[in-house]
Amino acid sequence: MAGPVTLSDVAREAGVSLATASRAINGSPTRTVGPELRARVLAAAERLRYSPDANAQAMARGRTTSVGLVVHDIADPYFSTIARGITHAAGRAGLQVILASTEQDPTREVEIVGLLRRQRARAIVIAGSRYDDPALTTGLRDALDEYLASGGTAAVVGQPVLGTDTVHAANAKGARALARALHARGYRDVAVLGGPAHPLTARERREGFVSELAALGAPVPDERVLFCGFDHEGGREAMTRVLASGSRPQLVFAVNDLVALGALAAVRAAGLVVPDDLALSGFDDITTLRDVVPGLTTVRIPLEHMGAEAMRLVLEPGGGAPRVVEVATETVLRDSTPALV
Amino acid sequence: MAGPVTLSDVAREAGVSLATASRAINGSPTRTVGPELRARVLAAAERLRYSPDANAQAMARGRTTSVGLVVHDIADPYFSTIARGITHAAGRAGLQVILASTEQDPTREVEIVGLLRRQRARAIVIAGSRYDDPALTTGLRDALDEYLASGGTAAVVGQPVLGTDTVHAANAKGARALARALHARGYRDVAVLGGPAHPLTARERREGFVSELAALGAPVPDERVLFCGFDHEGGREAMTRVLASGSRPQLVFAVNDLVALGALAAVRAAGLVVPDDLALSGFDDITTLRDVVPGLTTVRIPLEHMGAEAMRLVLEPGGGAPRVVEVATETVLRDSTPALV
DNA sequence: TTGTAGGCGTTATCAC
DNA sequence: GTGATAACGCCTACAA
Repeated sequence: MAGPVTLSDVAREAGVSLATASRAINGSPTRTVGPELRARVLAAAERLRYSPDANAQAMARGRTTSVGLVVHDIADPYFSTIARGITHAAGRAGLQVILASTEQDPTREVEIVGLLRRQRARAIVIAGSRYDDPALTTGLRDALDEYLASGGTAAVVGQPVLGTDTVHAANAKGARALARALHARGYRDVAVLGGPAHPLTARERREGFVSELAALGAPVPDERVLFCGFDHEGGREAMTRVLASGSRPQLVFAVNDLVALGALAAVRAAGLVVPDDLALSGFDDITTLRDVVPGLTTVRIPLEHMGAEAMRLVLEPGGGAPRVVEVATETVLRDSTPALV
Repeated sequence: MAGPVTLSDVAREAGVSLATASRAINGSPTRTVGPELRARVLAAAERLRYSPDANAQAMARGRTTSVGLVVHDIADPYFSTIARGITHAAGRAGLQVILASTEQDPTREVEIVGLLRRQRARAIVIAGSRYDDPALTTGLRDALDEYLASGGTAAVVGQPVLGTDTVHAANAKGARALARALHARGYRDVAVLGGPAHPLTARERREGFVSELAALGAPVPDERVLFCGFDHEGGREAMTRVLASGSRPQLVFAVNDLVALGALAAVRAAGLVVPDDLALSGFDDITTLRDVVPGLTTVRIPLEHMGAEAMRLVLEPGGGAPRVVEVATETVLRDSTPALV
C-alpha cells in the first residue's frame, strides 16, 4: 500500500466526489462545501495521511508556488545574508525558494534562468553584481526576457542594467563617504585592492573611492590600484603583491570584507600588524566580522533588507518602468583605521 | 502569443506527433527518433522558444527533480557552508535545491518536511543538531516516516536519532581532543559557554570538553558551565554574566565560533584583551574567522564535505539499516590560547 | 451545495 | 521508427 494516496482515494473513502474533496481540502474561490461533508473529507484525508501533490496543483492552477534565487556562492556571507532576507519573505508569502548557485561563473546565470523557467518559478531573484561585459549582459537579458514572457517576474540585487526591477546598494556613494572619512583621519598614502575589473560592484566601490580621494587632493597612483579576485584568496594574493613590490601604503582599501580579510592574512604573513604598520578597510560589514580584533573599518550594507526588498519587488504588481530601489550605506569606522596623529 | 508554448505546439510546427516530439526533445529510454525528424523537431522547438514544463514532466514521470534542504538559519556560516556542499552535489546530479529555513524554531522542521513532501521532493537533507527532546524527535520522526513512505529518501547532518541516514561530526571526540590540547598548554581554570541545553551538538561538545578536563584532573565547577544561546548574542550575554560574577577564568571554551565571537565582544566591552587577560576557544573553524587577529583556537569541522556526504547518502541506494557517517574533526590551535609559561 | 467532465503539459504503453 | 491514446493528480467551469 505504499502507493501514493491521491485525492480520489480520499474522495472514495469519504464517499464524495473528487470535486467536493478538492474543495473541502484546498478550498475554492467560488464554491463552498457543507460542514458535514467537509468534516468527512478532512477525516478521510487524515486517516489516509493524504498529502496534496503540489506539482499537480501547480499544473492544474497554471502557476507554481516557487521562486528562484540565484547566487554566486551561498557560503559567501554576502549572499547567505541576502538569502536569509529572501527565504524569510518567501516563507511569509507561502512560497518555496529554489536555490541555485553559479559557483562563481557568471555565464552560468543564463543556464540557471533557463532552469528556473522550466520549473515555472513564479519569480526569480538574481543576487550579485552585474558585469561590465556586453556579452554577459545581453545573454542574460535574453534569457530573462524569455522567462518574463512566460509570465514570471524578476529582480536583481545589484545594478540596474538588465531592465528588470533592481535593488541597488549605493556602492559609489558609500565608497566616497568612506574615502572622505579616512582622508579626514589623515590617510594620504593608500593602496586599493580593487577586485576584478568587470563586476560593477567592485568597480563602483573602487572608482568611487579613488575618485573621491583624488578630489580631496590625495590621488591614488594607478599602480596602487590592483585588480584581484573578489574573495579571501584574491585579497591575500593582491596584498602579497603590494608588499612584495616593496611599497608600504599607510592604508589599504579592499572592495569587500573578504578581500580585506585575505589582505589581513598576507599582512600577518609578512610579519606586519594592522593597524600599527598598516591601516585596513573593507566593505559590506559582514556580521561575522563585527567583533573581531582589531575592528574592521568598513561600509555597512543592509544585505538582509535588500533581499527582502527584492522579494517585495518581485511579488508586488510593478507595472510600468523598471523600479530601482537605491539602498543607502553607512560608514563604519573601527580600530583598523585609527586617526593618524 | 504570450501563451506558453507547449510540446504540442512544437509537434504541430514540426509536423510530427506529440509522442515523437517528446522523444526527440527529452529522449526516451526505449524508443529512438530518426535523425531527420529529430532535426525538424529541434528546429521547431528552437524557433518557438519552447521550454519543457518540469512540473508536467515530473507528474508524468512520477518523480520530481528536486531535493529539500532544511536549515535553521541560512545566514549562519555553519549552515551556509553545508548548503554549499549540498548545492554543489545537487547541481552535479541535475537536481534542484529547495531551501527552507526554520528560522531557529525546531518545531518548524515538522511543517517543512510536510511541505517538502507535498512538493514531492525526491530527497530531504535536514541540517542541524538534533535535540534532547522526545516530543520534538518523535514529531519529526513521524513526519519523516510519512515522507519516506511516499518514496523519498532523507538524511540528517547532525545526530543519528531519527532512524535516518546521518552524517555525524565527532563533536565529543573533537571537544575531548581540544580539552587535552589546552590542558597541555597549561590551562586549568576554565569556564564553558555551553550553548542551549537541548541541542545535542552543544551537549556533545560541552560534555566532551568538561568530562575530558575532569579526567585530566582539572574539573570545571558546575557554575562555570553556562547555558546560552547558540549564536553571537548568546555568547555575548553569557560572557557578560561570567565577568559580572567577578570571576576571571584563564580560559573560556565556547561551543561554537559564533558564541566565541560574542564572548569576544563582551570581553572587549569589559576592557579586557584576548589572549592577554583571557584565553578563548571556539568550535567549527568557520572560514570567515580563519584570519582574524588573534587567531581563534577552534575545532575544524569539514562542513562542506558533510553536506556533500549527506547528498551522497540521500542519492545512493542505501538499502538496509540507517547508515551513519562519522566525520573526524581537527584541533586547530591559534593565538587565542597561547601556551602558558 | 454537489457531481460530471474536460483540461493542465508530459510521458509511456500500445499498436502500426 | 512513428503515432494515437491513456494515464499522472488535481482544479474548475458547467450542469444538476
